[in-house]
Amino acid sequence: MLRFLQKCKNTNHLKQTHLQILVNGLKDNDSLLHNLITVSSDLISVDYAFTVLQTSNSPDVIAYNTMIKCFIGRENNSTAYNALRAYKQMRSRAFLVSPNSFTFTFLLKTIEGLDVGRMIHGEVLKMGLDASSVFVGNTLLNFYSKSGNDGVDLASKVFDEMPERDTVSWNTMIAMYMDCQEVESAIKLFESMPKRSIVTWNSVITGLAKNGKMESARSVFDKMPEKNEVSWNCLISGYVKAGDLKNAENMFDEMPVKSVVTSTSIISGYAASGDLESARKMFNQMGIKRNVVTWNAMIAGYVNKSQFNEALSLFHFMLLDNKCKPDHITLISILSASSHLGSLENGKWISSYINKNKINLSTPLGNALIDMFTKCGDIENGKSIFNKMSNKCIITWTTMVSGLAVNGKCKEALNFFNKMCDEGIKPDDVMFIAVLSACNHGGMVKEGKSLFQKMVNFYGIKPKIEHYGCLIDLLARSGELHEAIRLIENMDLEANSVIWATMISACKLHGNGELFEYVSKKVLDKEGLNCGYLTFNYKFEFINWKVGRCFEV
DNA sequence: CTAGGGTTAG
Repeated sequence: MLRFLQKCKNTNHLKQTHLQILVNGLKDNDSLLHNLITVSSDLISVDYAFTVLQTSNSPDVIAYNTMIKCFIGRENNSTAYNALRAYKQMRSRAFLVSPNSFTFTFLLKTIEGLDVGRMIHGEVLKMGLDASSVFVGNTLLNFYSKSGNDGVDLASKVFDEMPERDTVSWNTMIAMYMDCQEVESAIKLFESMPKRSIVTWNSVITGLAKNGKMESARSVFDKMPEKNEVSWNCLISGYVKAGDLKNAENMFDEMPVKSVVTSTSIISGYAASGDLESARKMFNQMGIKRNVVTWNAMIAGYVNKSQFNEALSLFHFMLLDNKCKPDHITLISILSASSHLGSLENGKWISSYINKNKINLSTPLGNALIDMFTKCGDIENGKSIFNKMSNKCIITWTTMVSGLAVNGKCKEALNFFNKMCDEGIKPDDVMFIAVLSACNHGGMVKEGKSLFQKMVNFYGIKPKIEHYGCLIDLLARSGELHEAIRLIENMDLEANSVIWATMISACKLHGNGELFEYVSKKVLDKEGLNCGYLTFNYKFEFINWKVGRCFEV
């Protein structure tokens, strides 16, 4: 029966096997139950898996752990609640199953929010587990360290009180301090560490890079006793994120250190002279070569810098090099590049590559495909990907909305927006930029105004300058110039050059000279508002207009 | 349990 279960490929197989298990009275068999939970969660849904667990009479701690583990990494917002429900159930009088270290490790990965975390921390203490294992302590550390600034003190407290610490504990603390810009604290820990691992060094490189200290990152990299691929990748992506493609390219080119023949002869030289330490170091360096992450970092660097053709050509080089296969992250970047270039030809090639290589259509990959198809004008294929995707996230919907809008299908874009809201997904600030600009493209003033209101009053999203920009543009271009001005003067943000440019051209469009003069003067008063170029333009247009008026008189 | 790569708007 176990073998049948593990061979299940789809929902039907699984349901039949499940039925067989029930019919044969095997539903309380431990090992079958564990597997049934995992496979159900993979092939059907976590809810189904949960039902399976609940119908069992004697689930053991592994069954619960397996269940909680299935909740990890789900995008659904009720997973934390469900994981906790499973935990409560195992602790209830009817079952009274004792949790172990694994239970808390998994549980802490499904939840977020300091309050819930502290509650689980309390449970850990109650079970007396913290003293017994570094493992649980590290999981707690990791949880607090990723819970924002408020978690830092709690993490430090856990760290200080840990009866036993290992390298992982120290590494977690270092990464945490780096993430909250406490570089000094991180370095202090690094220097006082009893024993550093390669992960420690790599964390420090990444941390320094995140804090904009690339020179220090580089010198740490140079000082490392031993490096691996990750060390190189840390430094390369550090340069990439700093926008320093020159240095990133240099490191990328240097990366495959030496040919195997050269390395081997150096190693035997060291070994022959009795310097085994150097021989071992050389041996460890020998295996270093570009991996898929290296390629992805470099390709993403080009995409981030809008060097889309360079991204595509590096991708082709990667295929020619034929040493590592592109994965879904490579493809996402390349799809993004194709989308920006409007190159349907490239995009289609990637799409068929995905099908040919049976690459799993993850949510982000699906999103990237939708974006590419719609931005290249192929709405039908975009929609068909959208319909195929079982796990849509907010980005999926946003991509669809803006994809339709740039193709002039603004009404339909709004329909998608409404459909998303109907499905109970809460729109975010990015979605509102997309949907407001859809109104803008479609000249839908009434809808735009009401959406803006809804965003602020119903969803409690604080408008950013881009939201104001969309609405002001919409109002101004449709002739509601005074309302646009009123909005500019009442908003709690300083209007930027884009907004003023919008107003200037709208005033000209609608031939409103008085307002044009008023707006121009406003802009001229704010000498420091823009770069000189823009200010100069306004001045120039304003003078032109005045001259024109003089001649009219 | 700790280190490296990704998608949406403007």
